[in-house]
Amino acid sequence: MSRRPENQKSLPAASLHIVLALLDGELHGYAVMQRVGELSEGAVKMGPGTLYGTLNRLVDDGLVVETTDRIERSESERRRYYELTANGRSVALVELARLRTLVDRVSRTLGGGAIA
Amino acid sequence: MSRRPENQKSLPAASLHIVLALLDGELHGYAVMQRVGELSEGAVKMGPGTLYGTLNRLVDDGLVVETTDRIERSESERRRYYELTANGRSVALVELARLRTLVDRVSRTLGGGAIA
DNA sequence: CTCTTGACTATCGGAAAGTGATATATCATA
DNA sequence: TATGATATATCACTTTCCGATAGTCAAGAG
Repeated sequence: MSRRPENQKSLPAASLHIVLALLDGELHGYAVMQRVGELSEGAVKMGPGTLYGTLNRLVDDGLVVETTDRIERSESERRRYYELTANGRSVALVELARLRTLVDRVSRTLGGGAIA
Repeated sequence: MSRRPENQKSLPAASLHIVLALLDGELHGYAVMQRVGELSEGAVKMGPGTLYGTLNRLVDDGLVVETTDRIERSESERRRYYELTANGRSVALVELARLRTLVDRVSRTLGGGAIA
């Protein structure tokens, strides 16, 4: 089913931010919001509409699962935790690598032009 | 008019790719398409709909201008060249820096977690 | 010359994605 | 008890994205 990494289509912005935020480990929705904010230095302010809509899409697409195995946290736990699936993780890593490549390439054209 | 960099709202994906592509210098539309593809390792395949729509939006927003001063290229030049305005360039650089920060932070949580 | 192909710009309609407002509920703190 | 942060959820609206389509021009094939 899954294409080879090179062919993998890039994720929409909000999805990308979320899977990147989840690379560190499981988080609940609200924490994802905050973490996305931190990672982007406050530039990305994801509201609940974007968050839960995108999160559900990611679950539908099989990149994220709600962790049921963590119910034992507390009796009255309102939080819903999410983590990457194996596939989600690999997608996230591919995206991260691409981002790195992109930044490197663009940066190089900036400094490089003046020297030669 | 322009907000301080820290407050600058992040650009939508297509706009981001375009301004990053233009950081190297002016390009015509078709070349932007190709360059965006290259920079993203083929992951982003921007079609004409996205390209020209977004390009016009960027012009409206004052981040990009069509370079009129380059008409002398050839009599029958169909190409339309675009370049960043001063503001567009600064926006692009802020975005680039953010992207770098994002990649660094996410990368660090990956390798860093296991050590300590 | 004509036909095709690739470079190049352009627009349209619909689909996908993103967003703020709103709602609800719990908990801590003043 | 009122305020504000935590936390989840949905709705309606707008923005963004994208493929299909269309057209022009230049170069090369036949």
